[in-house]
Amino acid sequence: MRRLVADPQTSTLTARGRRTRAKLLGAAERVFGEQGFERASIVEITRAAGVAQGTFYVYFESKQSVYTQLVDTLGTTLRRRLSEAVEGLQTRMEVEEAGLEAFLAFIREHRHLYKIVRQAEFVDESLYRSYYAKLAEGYVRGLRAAMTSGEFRSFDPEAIAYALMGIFDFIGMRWVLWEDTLPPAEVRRDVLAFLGRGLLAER
Amino acid sequence: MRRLVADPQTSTLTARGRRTRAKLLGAAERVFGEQGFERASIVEITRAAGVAQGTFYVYFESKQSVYTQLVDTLGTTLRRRLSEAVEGLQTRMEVEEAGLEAFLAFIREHRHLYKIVRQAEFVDESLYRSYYAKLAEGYVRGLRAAMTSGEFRSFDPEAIAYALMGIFDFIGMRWVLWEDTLPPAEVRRDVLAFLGRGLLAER
Amino acid sequence: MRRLVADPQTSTLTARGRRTRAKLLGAAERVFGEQGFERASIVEITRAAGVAQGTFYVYFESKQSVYTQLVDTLGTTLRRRLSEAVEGLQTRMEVEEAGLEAFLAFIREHRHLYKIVRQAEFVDESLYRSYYAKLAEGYVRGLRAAMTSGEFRSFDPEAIAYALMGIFDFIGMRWVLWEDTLPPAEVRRDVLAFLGRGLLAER
Amino acid sequence: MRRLVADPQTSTLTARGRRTRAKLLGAAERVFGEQGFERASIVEITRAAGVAQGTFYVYFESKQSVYTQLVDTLGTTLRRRLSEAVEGLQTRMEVEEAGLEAFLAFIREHRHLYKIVRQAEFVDESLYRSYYAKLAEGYVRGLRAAMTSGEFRSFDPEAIAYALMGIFDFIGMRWVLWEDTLPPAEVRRDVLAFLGRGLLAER
DNA sequence: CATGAATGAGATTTCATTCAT
DNA sequence: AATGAATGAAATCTCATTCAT
Repeated sequence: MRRLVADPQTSTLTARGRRTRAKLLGAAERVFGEQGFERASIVEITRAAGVAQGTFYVYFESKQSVYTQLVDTLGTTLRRRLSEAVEGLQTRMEVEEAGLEAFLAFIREHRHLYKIVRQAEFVDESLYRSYYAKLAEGYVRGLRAAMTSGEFRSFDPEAIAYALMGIFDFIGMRWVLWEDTLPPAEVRRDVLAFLGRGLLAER
Repeated sequence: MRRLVADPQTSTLTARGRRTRAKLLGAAERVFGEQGFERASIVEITRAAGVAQGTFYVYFESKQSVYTQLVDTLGTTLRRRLSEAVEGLQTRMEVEEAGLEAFLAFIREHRHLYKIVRQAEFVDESLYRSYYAKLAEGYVRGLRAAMTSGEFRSFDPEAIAYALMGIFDFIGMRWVLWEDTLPPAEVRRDVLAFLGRGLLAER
Repeated sequence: MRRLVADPQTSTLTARGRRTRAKLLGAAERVFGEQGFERASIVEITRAAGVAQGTFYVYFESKQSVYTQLVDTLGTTLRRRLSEAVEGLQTRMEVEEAGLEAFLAFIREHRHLYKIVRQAEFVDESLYRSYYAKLAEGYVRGLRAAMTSGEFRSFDPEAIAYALMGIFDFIGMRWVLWEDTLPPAEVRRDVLAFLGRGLLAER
Repeated sequence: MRRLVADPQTSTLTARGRRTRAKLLGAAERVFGEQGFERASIVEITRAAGVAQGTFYVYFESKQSVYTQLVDTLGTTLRRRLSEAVEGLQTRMEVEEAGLEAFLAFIREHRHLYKIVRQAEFVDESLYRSYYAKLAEGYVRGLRAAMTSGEFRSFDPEAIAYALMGIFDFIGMRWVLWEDTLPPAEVRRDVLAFLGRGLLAER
């Protein structure tokens, strides 16, 4: 209510402070991922981080504030991971394939972050939209280039971007989340074949 | 004294009771849809239904209990709506097209139910999975038939079922939820073209 | 934050509820009077009232809300007490004398309410001003009448109203509050003599 | 380890320390004046002073300790100001007039200190009483002298001292605090006329 | 002398649920 | 069948104060 400053930036902290903040962020990621935003409690986060309850508020303005940072970080990391994974590839189809692999690997490592993002819909709608909007943006750029080069047919790139994100999202959910495994080879093959036939220009 | 029986079914109630129960369910749908499961409160539901707080527990065992019924009802209704929409159609592609239209129309009418379902992931994981699993089941049947008839190529039907659900889900989210409109004609056209090329057997 | 109704009015409550509400109000008066607004706690109020913590919020919206009601009630009661005490008196000087006595008697009965009112300055400035403004209003009316009738000299009635309220306030503080006694007879006599000489018209 | 000594006096400090201490006192005056004792926070005081939180406890034992010093200082300053304002005046009525002016001018300059003093009632009752008791003491001396000299009638000097303080206090509150202006000339004139007629001996 | 990280007790408020009527 | 009063656990957040550096 009578808050005067934003969350301290990493840069203004001492080494000790940086460590504590990192412990809290890690704990928050775990707890939010397991319980969802509403069910997660500050007590549990601080207990998991091994600090006193009050310490939380030295580093974060509110429960929502850490959550937002977590989602932002997650989105940024995922997008970086994706762009690293496809760097230097020649064809768009190679990009799609490598992108799918990278995405599946990423959510395997970060099962909780998957859940974290979905919860955003209920915590902060704009955060949620912007997460997907930013992903879509990169996607749209890539699709447009593939259309220009003649590799892909011509279509509304945003529609296809959301369609592709939906495919990846649900495939990840079905196998990585629910079975805790990478989808079997034939699943990946069939999904990629679907993409290829659906989007490649007739040669 | 702990409750020993499940929620009274419509069948065991008097006319008056049936009416009260229906009012409560309607109110719950609205409130859960607007606020999400955790943020919704029983007080608000009963207030919206115009009954006293205690009355809620005459009809439902717990907050979670109404919620579960709501999700179940939603899933059933959607599946019925979809199957009605495609009844009597000849080709699988006609089915996909009609299914997409029906799905989009349905979530337009039930924007809150869309949100309700997503929240299930955090309330009762098995409820959530079963919602999609049941949808997928019907899808898989249809796809298998289309493969057998030779209309569709051969692929892992479950993989493609989830891929298609993901597409529909994200397209619905992007346009119906975020823009409160049916997706523009070219979006629907391009999505369906993508499906067709991706799945139809070469003639 | 998501409050939907105001504090329930006495009129909408059952007998049991009315009793509980009264217990809470009484306890609040005692606790606020002893500790001041900030130091008083809801826990202590409910403990003093012999009810559970949550019960407080069945009857009052917030800590501030009971407090406001208390101050309002106090002001109203005091003003009624004063007007009853001077009813039917002939001269303004009789009114002043009876008013002083009634005021001193009132704060003797309600030592805590004295303290409660002062605290209002820090809780809700407008509440505080209005408490005195309403008292002053009645005072001004009386003084004007006494000037018109020729009993009192002519002066700015609001200035004198505040001056007189200041006198009463400080005399009450010095003797009733600090010594827990009515001021000695000579004090009252000298104060009234001061008033009389200061305000009466020369005959 | 508990502090064993009182707050360091100005005299025991280096020049740098004296400056820091002064900055803290000034900030405390501002913050207490705006927010009241309970709502004011050490963080805010130190932030306003531009020092770290811990620094506060180098100079003051506790929150209450600065507050007490502030009130003491305020009382002393006011009494000095008053006595300077009336120095060398011949009649008591001249003293009253000059005293009123000086008082009003003082609280105009120190609106927050006015509020600070009132809050003392809730922080440290004895501090509060002593503030007024000391003021009253000087007043009583002056009144006694005026009675002895025959300028004033004979009355209980303490009663009249508190009555006069009450007048000044309320006039100051009504105009300086609430309107942020000196009371209009007629208000001051009428108040002084009231005093004069009320207290002066018949000639 | 000064810092800023850390603490933990305590405050207000919310809400699902129970129960006597 | 319906009510509404009552509960108490739990949640978020604040803040004076301590202490190692």
